[in-house]
Amino acid sequence: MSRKETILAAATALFARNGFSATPTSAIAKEAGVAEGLIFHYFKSKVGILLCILEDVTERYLSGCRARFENCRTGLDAVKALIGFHFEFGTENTDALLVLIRDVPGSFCQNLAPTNQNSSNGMYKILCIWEKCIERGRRDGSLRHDLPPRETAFVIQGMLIGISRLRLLASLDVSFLSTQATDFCIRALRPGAENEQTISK
Amino acid sequence: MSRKETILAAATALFARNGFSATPTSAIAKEAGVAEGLIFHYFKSKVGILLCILEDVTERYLSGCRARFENCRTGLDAVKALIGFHFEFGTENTDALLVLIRDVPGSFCQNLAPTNQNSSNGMYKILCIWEKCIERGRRDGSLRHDLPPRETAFVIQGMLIGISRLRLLASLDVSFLSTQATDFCIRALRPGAENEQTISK
Amino acid sequence: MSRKETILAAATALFARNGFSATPTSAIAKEAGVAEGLIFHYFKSKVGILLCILEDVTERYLSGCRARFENCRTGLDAVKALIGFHFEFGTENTDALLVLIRDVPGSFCQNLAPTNQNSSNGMYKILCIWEKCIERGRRDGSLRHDLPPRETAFVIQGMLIGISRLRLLASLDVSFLSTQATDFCIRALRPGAENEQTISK
Amino acid sequence: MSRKETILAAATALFARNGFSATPTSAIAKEAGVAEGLIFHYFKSKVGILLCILEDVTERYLSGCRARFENCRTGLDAVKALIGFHFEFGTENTDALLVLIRDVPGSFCQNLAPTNQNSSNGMYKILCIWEKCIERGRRDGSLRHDLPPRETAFVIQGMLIGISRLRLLASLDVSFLSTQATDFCIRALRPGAENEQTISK
DNA sequence: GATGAATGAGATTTCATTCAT
DNA sequence: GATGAATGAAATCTCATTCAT
Repeated sequence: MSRKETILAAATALFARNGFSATPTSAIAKEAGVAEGLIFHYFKSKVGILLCILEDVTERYLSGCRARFENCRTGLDAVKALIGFHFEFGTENTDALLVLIRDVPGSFCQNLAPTNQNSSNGMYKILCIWEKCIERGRRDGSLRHDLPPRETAFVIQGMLIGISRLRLLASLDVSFLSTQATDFCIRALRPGAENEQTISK
Repeated sequence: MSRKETILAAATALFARNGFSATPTSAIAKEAGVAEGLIFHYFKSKVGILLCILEDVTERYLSGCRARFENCRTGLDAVKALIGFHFEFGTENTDALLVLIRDVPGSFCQNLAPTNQNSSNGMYKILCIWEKCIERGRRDGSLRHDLPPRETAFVIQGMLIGISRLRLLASLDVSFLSTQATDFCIRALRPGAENEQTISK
Repeated sequence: MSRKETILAAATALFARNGFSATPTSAIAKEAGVAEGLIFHYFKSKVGILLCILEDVTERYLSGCRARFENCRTGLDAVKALIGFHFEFGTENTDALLVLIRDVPGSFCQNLAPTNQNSSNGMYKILCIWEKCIERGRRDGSLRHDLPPRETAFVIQGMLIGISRLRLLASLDVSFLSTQATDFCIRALRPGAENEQTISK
Repeated sequence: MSRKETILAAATALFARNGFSATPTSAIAKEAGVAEGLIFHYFKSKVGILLCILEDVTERYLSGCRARFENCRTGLDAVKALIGFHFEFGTENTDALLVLIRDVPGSFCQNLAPTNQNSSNGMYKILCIWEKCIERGRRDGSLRHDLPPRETAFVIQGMLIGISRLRLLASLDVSFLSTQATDFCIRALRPGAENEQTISK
């Protein structure tokens, strides 16, 4: 692992645990076992590190999602695959994912108008994949035809993010949680008695 | 509104927008229109403010949840009521809720061992209410009997938290979102063909 | 005890323990069980309290010294009486004496040019009494005739101050210490073989 | 002189003059001609500076005392040597010695329980050397055999400390003072008519 | 590339003092 | 007399960043 990667790993761990703003570069340097100056040699600034982490994780998460999405035949299959991928990815990238959840858009919405675009776009792009999922499922009949794509995508992505966030508090078994979340969604999304929802109000 | 409340309101708004660590007390003082020193007169320290916000919002959220939970006859009704309450509460307390989601346990897990208990316990207690909800629904037959209470509670709470978190990015219509989330959950939780879940794998 | 006296007592105790600069008025108010504002009602400022303590203790110490000095027939008697009085006084006024030792001239030399005079004059006046003691003893033959008044006074006063100061660290029995100090001085000051001092170098 | 030493020198001078608590770090930085931040780069905190000064001066004073003590043949010689060393040391380290006298145990007794040990132990160790001095002199007959080691050590050390402290007020000639103090002690400690002390009461 | 001393702006906190009640 | 809210200046300390080596 190169020095740059060491720094990145240290920063990811610390950002995930304490948040971006609450993590001093000195702590990163110490954790990585390098001089503080070296951080600024590789990444121009502190936000530079965050951006690097976010770009990397977003890129990998996104391409993973896209790959699963495209390899599925039905919308339902895609839903299963994407949820599965989320937890799978989260198992190996807990910290990076946490940074994504924690500090986007926190550190970006206000502070960093220009970079804002890039990063929160990551979240937005994922949302779009979910939207396409719902749409496809509605078309191919594997999902209920009365699901509003935008809002449903929102609910599912919210659920995944929220669960990952919650895992900071109570550490439940990931694989069982993954199964539960998948079943939960499938039952909610699969076609059934179409007059069901009228009950909800 | 007393000075103390003014400060609290200003802090809540700023913490929600920028995060706890990224909000200087000077900004709070300015926003509240008071001298910076007054903040420390009322709240001993900066975390003192956060703690006060968290205690307050947790207390109100929890008592709201409990009230709904107890006034419902079936587990299903309770689920509907609690989700409804979440979005209702979130409409009037967007900022406070966001602070709760954002900075617990972030600022607490490490830094504040003693206070840690109180604050993250808030989250834990909410989880417990959800757990009781599921258990009740299983008993009274209004919810599927194969739902693992703990994990299901986790999934639902995660969903609610995640959705509120996401609303920072894309501001969708809350009431429609609330309906969608409720329907989503009801479909997922209501008794149906009990062999459904076998499909998921 | 009036409120004013209560404040004075609290301040004396805290100044003695922590020093003037390191004692906040809030601590004094708390210790005295009064509102902070009351301190400024009675004493115009924080230094006002110190001045009040110093004037009081200096005045009582000085008048005590003068009384003993004048009631003695020989210089030697005066030395005994003054040392005895120092420890006697210090037993009942440990804190006040400590403040005198600790914060004069510390808080005065630089900060308080105008008040400077009064306070350090207290110390100076005590020194003068000792000087007169030596002079008298030289004249009446009860003390060695080769003692330089100024320096000897300095040595004795330094000794008394230093011992009181040291008592903060190791708390030895005061009465025994008093006896020892008195004997020590008497042996040093009493006429003896006048060629003694040549040995010292 | 390194930057660190420059800071240390500046701090020593200012602490000696104004006391620890009354000296802001900004003043130290200004006096040393460095950025205020550098102080905290080298010494973790303000007390860090004080501790560093105290350790240094205690260490040098102690080792000086020990060296003299061991190179003397009789207890009397040791007394002479130690007093001489005190004034000699005080001439070259006036400020550091003043800090030692002034702010130990002032800043330590309460505030710094853990470090307390180290620093006030310095004083204690010096006291022990004096104790050994007396004991040796009693054994070898160069000092009175009726001197209680502990209390006598206390009186002498108190004297030396007090004189150094007093020198802040009236600046007398050091070498003459040193001679006077030495003679004073010698006369008080040397064997003489052993019934002398009965006179004191 | 790599270090860590050095900076200076700014963050949190303290505190003497004032003032309305 | 008595309170304690309120202030604002200043104190301690943090931290991203630069730069000489």
